[in-house]
Amino acid sequence: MSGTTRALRSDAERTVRTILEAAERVLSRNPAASMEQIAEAAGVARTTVHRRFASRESLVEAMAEWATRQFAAAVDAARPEQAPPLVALYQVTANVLRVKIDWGFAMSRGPSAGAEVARVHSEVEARCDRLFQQARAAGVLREDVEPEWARRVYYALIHEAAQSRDGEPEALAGRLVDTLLRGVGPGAGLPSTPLAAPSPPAASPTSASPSE
Amino acid sequence: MSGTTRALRSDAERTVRTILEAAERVLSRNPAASMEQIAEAAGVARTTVHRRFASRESLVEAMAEWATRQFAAAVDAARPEQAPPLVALYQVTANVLRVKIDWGFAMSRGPSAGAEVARVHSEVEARCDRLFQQARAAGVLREDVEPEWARRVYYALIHEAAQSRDGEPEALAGRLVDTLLRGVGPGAGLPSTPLAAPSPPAASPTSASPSE
DNA sequence: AGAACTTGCAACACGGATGACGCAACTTCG
DNA sequence: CGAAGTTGCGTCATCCGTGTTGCAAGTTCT
Repeated sequence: MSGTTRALRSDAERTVRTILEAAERVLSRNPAASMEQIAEAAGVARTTVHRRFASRESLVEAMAEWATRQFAAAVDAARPEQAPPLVALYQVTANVLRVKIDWGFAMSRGPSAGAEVARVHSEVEARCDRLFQQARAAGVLREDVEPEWARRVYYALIHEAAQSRDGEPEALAGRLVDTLLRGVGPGAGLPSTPLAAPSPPAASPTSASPSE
Repeated sequence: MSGTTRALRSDAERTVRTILEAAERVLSRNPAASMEQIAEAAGVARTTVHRRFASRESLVEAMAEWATRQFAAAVDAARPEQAPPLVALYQVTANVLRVKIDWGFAMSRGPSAGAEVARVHSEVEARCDRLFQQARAAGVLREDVEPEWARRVYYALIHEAAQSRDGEPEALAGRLVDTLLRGVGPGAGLPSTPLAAPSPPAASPTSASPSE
């Protein structure tokens, strides 16, 4: 992807990031916003946006690609394969939430953006299913729920939690996982989920800088 | 609101409904679709659409208003105040799902469309909260979850369930309520929710014709 | 300092969507 | 049947967003 173009100058690269962030800010509020509004929000001339992104389409795809990298990094950083399912679920949730809060629009477009994006998304999906498998084996997940439905509910809850900006990602994740597993009904027999006040420093995706 | 215009002729009224349904069909797939595409899907000339709806904006608002009426009717038909919370919750869910499946786009626009729409939505929201209050009092809802969060999770699940067109609304509602209350984790102490195979003929909103 | 790069500005071309008319043919309804 | 209402079609005007280009001024990097 874009291998022929040589690296941008430092200031140009900063401009690109500024534009991407502004685009996310603007488009999340109004998906039909014009390039001009995005440029204005970025404090940049409209033509500059067009210099960096050939078309509106390529801008959106670039956003998706950038967000997807953050997404994958967030999942990686949680090391879902190397921890007990419950812990892994919480870690992944917290990390993903952190990304989703800032890149909601770019991530909500689904894998309809590009090939690479689709690949990463389906890969993460597979990992999610695997995690749920382990969770099921460990008795954390009920056996009589279809994995597909479980994943969809999980995604839906993440989407919802990301909307409410109240509270730290860790707290949101705690409430989310609790709701996912126990629902909002009376959890009769179970002890309260040990996710109420977690302290271990979760590997943060924002601190880990990927290829850049 | 548009009280000065006298009633349309029967065929014109049919045209309006046809356009609204086509618009829902088209816009749910592509929110940026043009008026022409909508007209084509409705089997109508573009100018006719413009004759009935002054602007694109008014078309969308009309859709929201129509969908909102169906929505309110669906809630009404379930009589949430006159049944045990659990039953009411199921009935409301099934009825609302039936509407949401067909009017997903028009309903997803939130109450940002018009004053009347906003009023009905907040009214329904209040009813939802009241239902949850009763459910809580009846021991069907846990005490330690914020009502706001519970409602948001409920809405999110409805949104998600409406996306998957697989199965009858009743089945979807059953699974939805089950998930809402018990989550996807092991429900240790509780007997399986009695919502697995419900038979009582739920009052259907589509059979009840509101002001028209 | 000097070459290479980047940006803002102004202007232009272009396409598509929107919205408004008038008119002839058709349908509804009294 | 006949008046009123409705629709399709062609046409026109207009606006808005997109995408491009050239040039002068500023910035980065060596």
